[in-house]
Amino acid sequence: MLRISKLTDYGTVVLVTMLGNEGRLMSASELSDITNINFPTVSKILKILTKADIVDSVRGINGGYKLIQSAQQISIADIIDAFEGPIAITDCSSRKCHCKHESHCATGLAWQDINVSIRDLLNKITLADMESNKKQYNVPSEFAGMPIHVENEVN
Amino acid sequence: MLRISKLTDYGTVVLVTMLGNEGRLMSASELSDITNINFPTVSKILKILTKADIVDSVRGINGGYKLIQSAQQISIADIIDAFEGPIAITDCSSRKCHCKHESHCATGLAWQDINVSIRDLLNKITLADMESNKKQYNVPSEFAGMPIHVENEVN
DNA sequence: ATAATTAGGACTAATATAGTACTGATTAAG
DNA sequence: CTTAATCAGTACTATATTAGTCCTAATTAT
Repeated sequence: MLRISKLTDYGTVVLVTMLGNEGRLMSASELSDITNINFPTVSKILKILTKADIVDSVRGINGGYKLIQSAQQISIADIIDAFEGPIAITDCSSRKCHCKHESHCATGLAWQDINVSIRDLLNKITLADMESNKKQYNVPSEFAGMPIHVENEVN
Repeated sequence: MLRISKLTDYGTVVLVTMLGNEGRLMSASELSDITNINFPTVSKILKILTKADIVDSVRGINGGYKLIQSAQQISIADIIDAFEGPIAITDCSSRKCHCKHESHCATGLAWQDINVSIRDLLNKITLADMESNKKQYNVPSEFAGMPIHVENEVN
């Protein structure tokens, strides 16, 4: 299903929430309350985002987190990178793959190109777009009625 | 890492291999020999592709599989759909999500739009493109030197 | 000093994926 | 009409990944 992890998904929720409070320090517990995502998970998310230099942290009482970059500077690709490492949709889409199938691999570099295309797309979409939810990304009409795969409830 | 499963990856390898023998029936064991992917896995892949009406099967001795559609008709999106169900990068990118976070969900429909964009992209890339490996999909120069995440060897 | 907070890592449980195995149906050929 | 090769379908197991939790240490305002 070409999916991202829940942590990445929650990560965007946390970031968009922080967007509404730009400049102000927000603690993990406050963000947990607002987003309804449980505390340990929010905490984990914020640690990851800190390491990725997307948010900044301040320790101690009255500490918390705040965004370093503006909403326009943070792309979806950046966020996925932070949580899941560089986007690579197959093992062979990284350029240094030397798997045992290499000599027989019929698809060769095609996945690498596809990977770059997806990356390019995600790099153009920013947190600001996600927040405004106004920008339409070439939504083709033929998908309007496509069958939708209904996932299990998120717990 | 926004990845597809190995089965999907192998599926494209099998399909591109069949492309070189269009019209002729190829058995699972023959395809296993050519691709170097072990037999049970190739067999599984072909069953899935048959169900998805991408290949046709003939039973009995001298039986095998052949492509139903032309290489230009089979898109990467079709293949991913066959192996992993409709593309949906988050639980909430399907339109019927009613998870417990819904009322607090700060990202709303944004993932759905992103999902459609990726689907649109993958729908335009066909097996023929993958085989020729010539078509470039808007490869932006700024990714030429991007850090590459080296995966484990494929066993 | 104290209490609230982040940092970092380790751990467990749940889920998803890959790979294997088995039984049954089909069919060409002897 | 028997045999052997092949696909169909399903179930199972092992592995890998992900989610979620927990604990201890470091930091800092009061």
